[in-house]
Amino acid sequence: MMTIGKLSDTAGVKVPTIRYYEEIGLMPEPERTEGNQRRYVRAHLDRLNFIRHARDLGFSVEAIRDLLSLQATPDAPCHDADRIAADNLADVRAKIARLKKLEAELEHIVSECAGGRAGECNVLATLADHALCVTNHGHAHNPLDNVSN
Amino acid sequence: MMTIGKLSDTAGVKVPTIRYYEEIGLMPEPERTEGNQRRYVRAHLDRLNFIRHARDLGFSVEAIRDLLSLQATPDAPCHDADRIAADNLADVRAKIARLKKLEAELEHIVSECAGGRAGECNVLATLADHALCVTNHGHAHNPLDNVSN
DNA sequence: TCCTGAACCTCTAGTCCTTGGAGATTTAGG
DNA sequence: CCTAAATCTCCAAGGACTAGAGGTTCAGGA
Ligand SMILES: [Zn+2]
Ligand SMILES: [Zn+2]
Ligand SMILES: [Zn+2]
Ligand SMILES: [Zn+2]
Repeated sequence: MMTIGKLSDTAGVKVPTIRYYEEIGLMPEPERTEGNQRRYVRAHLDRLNFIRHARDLGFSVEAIRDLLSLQATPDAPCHDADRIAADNLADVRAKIARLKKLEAELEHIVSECAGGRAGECNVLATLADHALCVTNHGHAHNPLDNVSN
Repeated sequence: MMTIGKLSDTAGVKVPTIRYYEEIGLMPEPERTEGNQRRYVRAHLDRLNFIRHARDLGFSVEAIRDLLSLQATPDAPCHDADRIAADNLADVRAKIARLKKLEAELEHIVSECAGGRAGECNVLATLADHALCVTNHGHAHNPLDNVSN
């Protein structure tokens, strides 16, 4: 029998977060003492470790919800779990791709500036005008510039 | 003179977002018509483009706030702008590093599973036990496991 | 000049995933 | 039995938007 504090320390998940997981249904409602305090057993710890590990690996709460229900039916085929993981991998790769573009662009921006007056700063100049960018990072957009005044 | 809708289309920033930027002080309060509608001029568009471009490049709103005030004083030295950009670059690199670890780990997890029953799924098994991981991705944590029951 | 429908206004609340605090109660140890 | 630590519930914030409800204003055409 564990208090929420012990569970928190053991799993490395903050106490309010555990209560939050219970609220959104990721963690089951545990037994309570007569004084209404939560008491956890080993199975709760395992589940919480699973959740935290999956979160650390970038899975969304919704994905984890699905993974947990798959875990609960060991005889079902695991295609779904594999697909969820593959989707997450694809997400991670997409994020890396985007961040690499940013990295390249920021390297360029930073290296271009010799460090003079703000009025001639290439950092500021490039931020003011995407045309000075060397890559098509992020959500590009071409306005038609029919703007007077 | 532009309406907020025209500004929105031209800059590629949603109307509520423009109002939000005004609320948090990133965009100045524009002139209003007699009927209380916002009317923007060219300077507003330039500023909004700057903001959106910086956001696309990963700068935080706070960083942009600083960059904008630097832009307003062209005679000041630009060290601060350069440092803000360098910090952002460091942030982006840190994110990439973390995501690459996740990518490696997810590749491993996904490749390990032959696709059988959920009870033997390596995706689920690895999520349940970080010891099966090949890298030290994310926020590792070693519990002392003095847990009974 | 009037009408209409699109665009605008303010205000509130929701998103996602936690995290922190206030004030009241329970627990465990001495 | 007393006290200090931990727990309880409820509410709010964080970052950066986004979406609606309900009401008003604008611009183009008949
Ligand atoms: Zn500079
Ligand atoms: Zn750019
Ligand atoms: Zn599998
Ligand atoms: Zn792991």
